[in-house]
Amino acid sequence: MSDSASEKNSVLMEKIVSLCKRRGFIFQSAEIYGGLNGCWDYGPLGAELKRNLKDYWWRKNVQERDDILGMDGSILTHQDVLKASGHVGGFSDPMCDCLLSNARLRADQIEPQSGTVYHYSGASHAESDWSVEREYAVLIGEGQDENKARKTARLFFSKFLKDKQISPKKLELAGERTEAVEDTTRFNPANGSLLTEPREFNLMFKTNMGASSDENDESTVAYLRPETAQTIFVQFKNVAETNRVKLPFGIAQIGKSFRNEINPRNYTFRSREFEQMEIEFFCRPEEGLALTDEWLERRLVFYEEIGIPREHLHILDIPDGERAHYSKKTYDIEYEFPFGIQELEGVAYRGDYDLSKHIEHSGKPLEFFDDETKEKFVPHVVEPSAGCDRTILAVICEAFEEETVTDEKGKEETRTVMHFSPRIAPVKAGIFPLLKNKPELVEKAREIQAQLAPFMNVFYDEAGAIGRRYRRQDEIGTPYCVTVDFETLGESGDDLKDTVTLRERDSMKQERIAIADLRSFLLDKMV
RNA sequence: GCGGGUAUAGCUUAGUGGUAAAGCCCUAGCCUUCCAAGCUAGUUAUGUGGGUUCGAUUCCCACUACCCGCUCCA
Repeated sequence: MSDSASEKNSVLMEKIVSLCKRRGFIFQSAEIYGGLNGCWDYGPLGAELKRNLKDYWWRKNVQERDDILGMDGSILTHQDVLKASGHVGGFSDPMCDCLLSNARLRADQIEPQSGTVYHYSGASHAESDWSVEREYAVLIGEGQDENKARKTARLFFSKFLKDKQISPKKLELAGERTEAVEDTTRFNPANGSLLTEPREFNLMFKTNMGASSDENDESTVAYLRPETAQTIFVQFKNVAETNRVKLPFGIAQIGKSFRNEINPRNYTFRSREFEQMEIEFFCRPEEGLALTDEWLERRLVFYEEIGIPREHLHILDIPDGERAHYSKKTYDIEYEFPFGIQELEGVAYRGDYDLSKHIEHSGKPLEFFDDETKEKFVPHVVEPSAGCDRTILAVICEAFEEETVTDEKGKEETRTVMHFSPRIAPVKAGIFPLLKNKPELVEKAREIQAQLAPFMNVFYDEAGAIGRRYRRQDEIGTPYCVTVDFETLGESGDDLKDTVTLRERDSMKQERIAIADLRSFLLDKMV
C-alpha cells in the first residue's frame, strides 16, 4: 500500500469512527473516565445492527436447519475445561525484550546459540564524571571479533547517558569477564544483546469464585472463556443425548469471549471482550475435509447476504506448518478493511482433538454410537467460527459511502449513506408526515408507525424539511422512508387515497404504495 | 511492549499565560406540498492528575485513551 493510499484509508477510517460516534453506533467504553483500553460499547443503533446480525445468523444456521442445535453456555469456565483444552498451559506466550533494540521476541522461538558471553557491570565517562552500574552481557559466536562485544555493550550503556552528545566510543566499560556457554536462548540472535527474563503473557482473564475466595487458593480459580467452542465440546454429550441426533450435526452458539490482548488495535477489530458466532459441526472422520469446503462456501454466501460481496473477501488456505497442530485444514475468511486485510472468520477442521482431550481429562465417555453402522467412535469436528464485532465493523466499512449528488440548481453536495442490507439495517423504515403542522398528516403517519412497529424497527420523524429527514435516515442506513402526503388524504382523488410515497435509500427513487401493502413489502426485503 | 503523533462542544476545526470562537448537529417555536431551505431562542468543551505561576486550556512532568509504524494475533 502506498503512503497516500494508506493516508486516504486512515482518513476514511476516521470518518467511519466519527459517524459511528455521532449517530450512536459505537462509543468508547467508560469514556467519561478516560476510556478502557480495548473495550467498546454499542449505542442504540449499533445494538440494533448487532442484534440483527446475530438474529440472522441464528435463523440461517439454527432455526432454518434441522441438523444444528443451539446452546448458550456460561462465560465463567471451570479451570479443568481449559486445562484439558490446552488453554491454561498453552494459551500464553513467553516473551522477552532485547535490552539493546527493545525488539520483542517469543522466548520459545529463539534458536539456541553457543559461544562466549562477555559480562559487564557498568560503564563510565571520565571527562563528564558520569557512570552507571548495571549488569549486562553480550554473546559472541565462535570466530566473531571480541571487540564487537565491547562495541555492543558501549551502545547499551550509552542509552543511560543524559548528555546525548557523548559518543558511545568514549565510554569506559567496567567488570568485563567472559564465560563459555552452549545452547543458550538468553541472547538476541540479531545482535548478541542480553534479553530480559522471559515473561508469561497468558491471554486469559482469571478470577476467583466464591464468597470466601482467596486469591492464593488454586481451587477457587476460574476463567472467563477465551472462546465459545469449549462450552460446546463440554456439553456435547448432553446435547447429543437429549436430542436424538444423527451425524453429521452441529451445535451453534453466540456469545461473549475474553482475551487479554497485549495490543488491542484498529477500533473494535481487536477487542479484549468480543462476541463470537460459532458452530461445531460433528461428523464421521471421512466426511471432515469435504464438509470443511462446504462450510467455507456456505459462509461466503452468508457474507454476501449481509452485504459483504465476495470480491471484498479473501480466502486464506492456511498452509501446512502454520495451522494448529491438530488441524488438517483451515481457511481464514478475510475482509479488506481500510486498515488492511484482516480475518473475520476461521473455518477449521479440528479432527477429534477437542473431544479426545476432554475424554482424556474428564474420564467421561464422549464417543458417539452410530445406530446404523453399530460403530462407536469419537466424532470429528468442523468449526466455522466468526467474530461478531469484526463482522459488524466490516459491514459498517462496506456500507459507508460519501456520495456526491447534484441538486436541481446544479449545486454539488455530499450525501453520506450507509448501504446496509435491509436484513440487518438498524431501522427498517422512516415514517414521516410531509408537514408537521397539518394534524391529518401527523395522525396518519402515527397510524402507520403503530401498524408496522410490532413487526420491525421503524422510526417516526416530523422535525425539519422532508429532504433533511431523508438524509438523516441515509446516514444511519435506513433502506426505506414512507411519507404521508396530501395524496394519502385523498386530495388528488380516490386512486391515490391511502397510498404513501415510498423512497428508496440507494437510488433515492420514489414510488407510491398502498398503506395496506407496506408491511408485506418491507418484510419481504428482510427475509 | 517499543518508537512517533494526537487529545478544545455530539461532530469538524479556530484561538489564547488573564471572560474560549465558529460552522455543522441537536432542542423548542414559527414557517414550509418531496431530498440537508429560512427566521427566532437555547443547551453543550479545553482527557485525568500533579508541578511552575498571582493566575495554566496554553509551559513542564506523569497517567489514560486513540491513531500510525514495529511486535503480537493460540
